[in-house]
Amino acid sequence: MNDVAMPIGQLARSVGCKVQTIRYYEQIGLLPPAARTAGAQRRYGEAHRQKLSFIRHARELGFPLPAIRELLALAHEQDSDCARADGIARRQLEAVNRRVAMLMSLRSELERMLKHDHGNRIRDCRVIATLADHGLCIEAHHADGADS
Amino acid sequence: MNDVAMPIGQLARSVGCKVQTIRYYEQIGLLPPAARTAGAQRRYGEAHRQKLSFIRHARELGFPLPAIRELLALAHEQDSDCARADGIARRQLEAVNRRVAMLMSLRSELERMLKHDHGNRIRDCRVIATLADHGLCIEAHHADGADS
DNA sequence: GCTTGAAGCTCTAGTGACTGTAGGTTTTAG
DNA sequence: CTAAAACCTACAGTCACTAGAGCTTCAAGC
Ligand SMILES: [Zn+2]
Ligand SMILES: [Zn+2]
Ligand SMILES: [Zn+2]
Ligand SMILES: [Zn+2]
Repeated sequence: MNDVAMPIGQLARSVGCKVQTIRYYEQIGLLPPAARTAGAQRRYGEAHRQKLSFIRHARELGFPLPAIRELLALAHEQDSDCARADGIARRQLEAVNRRVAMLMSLRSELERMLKHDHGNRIRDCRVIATLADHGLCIEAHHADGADS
Repeated sequence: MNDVAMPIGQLARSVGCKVQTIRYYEQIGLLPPAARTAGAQRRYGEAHRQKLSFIRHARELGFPLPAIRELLALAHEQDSDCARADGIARRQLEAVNRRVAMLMSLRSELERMLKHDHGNRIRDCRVIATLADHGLCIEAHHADGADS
């Protein structure tokens, strides 16, 4: 009786997300609508919990919702080839690789900026000077498609 | 006469951003309002170009707009101590470091997922299986504050 | 001076993936 | 039966832009 008629808050706690997130997933059609009590409150079972857990895990790995939607659909076709699922994961890996590369060069630029004595005046500050002039940068850190 | 009365499109081209971005920065008060022609078109000078270039460079390094707002204000106080500017850059570096660490562990998890034969059925696919069960993950890749 | 096409203007809405709030209703334990 | 906790819907806000509609202005050639 713990899992056959779980209210939304309990489901949220059990997968580690917010109640609103679950309602949002239902709203955008990612999670199927839950059963309702006479008073219109949602009640969930184990199937919902598994689906939501899949979604959250994929989100933690950075997959965007459209990719997750596709992965969920694929997960149900037990007998078909997994090439499409692998392709989605591979694209995600490539996106992660691009972001890592980007962030590493940002990091080294920030570290270089910060390598100066404390107690400087603003006019001698390398942080301000570097921001004002990309010519002072060494790495080509500029974003090309993937940011943050 | 190239830089004393530049229209917005030329300014955008010269710093490599969109026209709308410049109007947006003005709207949120990050960039001071431009001079206008009799017909209400914006005209920019060199001071604006430098400020915008500073903003774009900082954005490319991942600084959020509130941080950039503060850095711009600090840049004008030539004689004061640069500790605050350095602090902002250090916080940005820390944020970048957190994201890099996160993404590295996502990457290794994605690589592990993908290390299986092609031509599998979905039911044997490690990508789907791993997403369905975080127990199959090795690294603690879970987001704690900084995501994507 | 006139025409024309590029570039400009304002205003509004949309992006992704949620998160927060207001104001009301239902459930449940005591 | 009451009171608190949890739930409901609906909408606004986040971040940093980006896109579009519908209109006006500018600059160049004639
Ligand atoms: Zn400094
Ligand atoms: Zn730079
Ligand atoms: Zn596979
Ligand atoms: Zn995992």
